[in-house]
Amino acid sequence: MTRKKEGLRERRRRETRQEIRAAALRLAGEHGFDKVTVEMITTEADVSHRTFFNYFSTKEAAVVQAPPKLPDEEVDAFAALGPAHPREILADLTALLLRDIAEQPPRRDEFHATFALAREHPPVLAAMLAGFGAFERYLAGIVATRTGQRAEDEAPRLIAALAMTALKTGMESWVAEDPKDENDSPMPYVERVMTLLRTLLGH
Amino acid sequence: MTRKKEGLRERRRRETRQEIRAAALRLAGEHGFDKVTVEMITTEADVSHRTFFNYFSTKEAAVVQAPPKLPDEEVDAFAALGPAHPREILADLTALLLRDIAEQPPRRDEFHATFALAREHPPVLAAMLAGFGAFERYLAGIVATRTGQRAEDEAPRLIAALAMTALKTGMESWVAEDPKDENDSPMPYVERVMTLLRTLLGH
DNA sequence: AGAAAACATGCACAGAGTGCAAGTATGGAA
DNA sequence: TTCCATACTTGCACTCTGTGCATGTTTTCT
Repeated sequence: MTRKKEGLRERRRRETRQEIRAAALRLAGEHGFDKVTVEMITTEADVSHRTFFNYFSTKEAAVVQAPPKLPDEEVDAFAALGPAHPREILADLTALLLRDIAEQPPRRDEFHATFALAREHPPVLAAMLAGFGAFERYLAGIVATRTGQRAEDEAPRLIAALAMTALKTGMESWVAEDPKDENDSPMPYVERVMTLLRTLLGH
Repeated sequence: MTRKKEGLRERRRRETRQEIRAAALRLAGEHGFDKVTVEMITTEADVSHRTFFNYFSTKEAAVVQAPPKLPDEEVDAFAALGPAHPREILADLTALLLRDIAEQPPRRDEFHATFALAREHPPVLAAMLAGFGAFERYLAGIVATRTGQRAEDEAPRLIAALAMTALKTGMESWVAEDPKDENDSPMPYVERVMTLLRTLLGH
């Protein structure tokens, strides 16, 4: 129940990871992603070439957000609701996602930097979309668990895809907007897209 | 109106491209994508290392389908329909896509091979999703032209995303299925997903 | 305290992708 | 037909990404 005491090792690892990320984003912002070499990043972050690839499997991975891991309790609770009308499942799923966003609000500056890079550099975009894709399949698996279907079945895949569409579109609008205040959140944007989605297709 | 006489040069280029693709897919099917080097492909296709990268900017690009280019007349006709209820625009857009599929039916064997590779090799999946993403932005632009909005606005992006979701989901189901007969088409699958989408969110 | 596991690092290497320059084939014009 | 401009192919040399392996160091657990 309580978060396991984070050992020194884990903390260092998290810090190092964040330092590499920050260095990569800073340098990419200055010189452009393709002008930045891994060596420059490792120098800036003060780690070895080899350590960089211990944390990130590619250069792109260092500048894109890893898809969030949803808390197990939430996922279990969702799955326990059991079969229902697809519309209701989709609503529950998006609600779950929104709750997660509310609890772990993404950093706007990092997201903005990542999206800006993705717009200009296809490899970064590819890495980002791959992350979204992996997360979408993960969601499809969760939905399938709830409905007792297989993750490869059409309905779970479609529901997950719709939830991801709302999430992606909303996030995109969020980062495109000028920051209103300091502690703004993508939540209202995603919620608005969900509404738009309903009025678009819904009755 | 009539297709411009295809010069020898263009034909050779198309053939070479196809030969490289075929060689890449064949070798990747045999040894696995990551065990295949560009050199192996060039040897098999009988072109130089440098020529390979003249046709494909990355090794991944050689094994994924380039997003189709929609015929200008169709696109213009679509745009000329002018603003309408989003639901109607989405219906027109998917109809346009289905018509294009019907006219240029994708080769099942190649699609199957590509999807199989994408399932096992993240870089291939990333390249494929990047292609879909580019096509989706292209569609958003078309929708924006029709409605007089900007391609970055939320409604065009969302409509394009929904159309792509239907297309992707349908295609995925299609390739997953065992080939019923020789000349089967992904069309009915995509149509079924569209219906599912309507009953899922619709009235 | 000491063993075991996790981690960082350096080294060497295969392979991807690019700029450049030279050669070859094609389309078009005279 | 002849000749030129252009497009395409190729080889070469090079930078950079990403990986296997061996070694040393730090943390955790008992």
